[in-house]
Amino acid sequence: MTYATAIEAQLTALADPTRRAILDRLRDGPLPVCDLAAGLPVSRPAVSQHLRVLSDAGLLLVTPLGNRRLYAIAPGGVQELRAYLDRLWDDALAAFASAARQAAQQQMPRE
Amino acid sequence: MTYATAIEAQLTALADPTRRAILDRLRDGPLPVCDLAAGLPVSRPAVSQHLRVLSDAGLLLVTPLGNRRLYAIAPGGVQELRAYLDRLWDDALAAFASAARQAAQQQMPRE
DNA sequence: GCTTACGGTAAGTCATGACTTACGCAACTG
DNA sequence: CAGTTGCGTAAGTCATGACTTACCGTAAGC
Repeated sequence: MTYATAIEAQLTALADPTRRAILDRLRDGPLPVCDLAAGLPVSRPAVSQHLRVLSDAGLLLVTPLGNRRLYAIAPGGVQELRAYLDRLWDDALAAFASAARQAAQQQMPRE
Repeated sequence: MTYATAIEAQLTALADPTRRAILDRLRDGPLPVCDLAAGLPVSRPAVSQHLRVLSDAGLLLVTPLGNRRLYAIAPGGVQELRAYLDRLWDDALAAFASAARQAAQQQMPRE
């Protein structure tokens, strides 16, 4: 329901295969719910619920258009997630390099 | 259990707050399970299970060291995930630009 | 006005997964 | 060779979330 961070909401949203399928179908542009559900193996209400989760995570934009609602991937939605992964990546590399340096020193204490 | 793609396994692994806490504690370098569990609000077996999930997702490296097992963030583990997000990001931007262009054309068909 | 498409919400079912305690096994330590 | 430490696994409980059908608004078309 409510998540501690935006990162958590986005990761949880992306972890579901149906929701990733929805995003995949939106890669080419906005779609209404009926078109979205037509290409998915689940019912339309299920798609609505997934769209809710994706919207709450900031990954989708909704634009009401007459009778329908167009859903589109939010540009910038995954920015925070990318930044999180980049930091994790950097720290992991630094820690790995540090551990390797330390291991090398223990193997040959002096040059 | 078994996931369709490595992306799915990594996203599922990262979606859990306890597992992200484990990764956070490994940012500075490798740790054995007992040290890892000492700073977390869950039992040690729970930590072991989370470590299994993270390892299966390719996010951790294990190096047996005598009696203990050192866990470390796998350098390169999040590479696929970063690539996935980058593609999603690029496609979303392209679709957004395309939609904006189309909307502008409909608003003012000729210059 | 009435009817039909579109889509969100309610309520209920069922599977999954996060956690616990209890146990088993390997490796240091006296 | 005991006893202890470190850690994985088994078994069971409980909450969550993904899905279904049924229902209710709202906008378009006759």
